[in-house]
Amino acid sequence: MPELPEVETVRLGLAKSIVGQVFKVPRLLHPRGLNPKSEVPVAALAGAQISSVHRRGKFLWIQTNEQLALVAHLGMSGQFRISQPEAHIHKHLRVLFPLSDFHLGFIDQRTFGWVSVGQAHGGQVPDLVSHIALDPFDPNFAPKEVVKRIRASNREIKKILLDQAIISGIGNIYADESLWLAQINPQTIASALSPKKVERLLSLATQVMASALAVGGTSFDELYVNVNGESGYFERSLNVYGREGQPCPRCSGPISRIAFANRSTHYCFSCQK
DNA sequence: CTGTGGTCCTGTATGC
DNA sequence: TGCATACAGGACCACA
Repeated sequence: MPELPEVETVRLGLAKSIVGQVFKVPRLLHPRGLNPKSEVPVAALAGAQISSVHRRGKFLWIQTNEQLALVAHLGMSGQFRISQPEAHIHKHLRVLFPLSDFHLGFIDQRTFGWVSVGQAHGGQVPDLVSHIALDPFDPNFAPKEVVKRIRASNREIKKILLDQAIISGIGNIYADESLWLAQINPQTIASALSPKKVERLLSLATQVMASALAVGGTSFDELYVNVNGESGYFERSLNVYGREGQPCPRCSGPISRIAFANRSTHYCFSCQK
């Protein structure tokens, strides 16, 4: 499941390989590959040259010098992959973007991901991303402000970490990992946490995502790989996620898994109070 | 402002 | 072995 470190790994790979390339005529191979909110068909990209690749939270966008941007969300299983034109067509290829020198493919087994094409002036955030809060890697991220917003809520802390309108980029894996590192129970009401604790939680969330980014993200299977098809290695560093029943690396108590916030939540009952 | 539940989807794992 | 069901879940929406 791509979260900030995985999406950033993809962004870095794209930035390295596709800047300067010019779009030929893209082909939509599956209707669900295109966000219904897309302002224009993918074919409108033809002739546009790629100037930069951006990310906010889990959203990506490829800026062109034609005031058009290709926005994308990877959902559960979306991938951007570089390939040679003669390569075989991937089973789950949803949108094909032939570029000047090679092909860029949007592949997505579970089709929760999408791409979209819309007007975007360089340096501006596309409409589809404008409601998303800054992520902790953004130079303008203001921890004090976010701490304030978090503590103003009576919702459980994990739900807030997953709320992309408050802080973006964190998904189920890194929410569980951050809360374990901070020794906070996922169901703690946010307003009951001290400013210091919340500040520390944000700092740990940032750190764990940076560590994951450094090794290319977390891959459980073939559903998350980088633009060259390679896996990340952070899975081996996870402390609680996917480790139900195993001993807590800190206190040796068993890791619990509960259904919460519409997904599974992993935590240590003994040392996350 | 909240929370809840439904929706999209397919491959894998489990249960009988 | 084979079929049915559960599960994985990010974002968004309708509705209370």
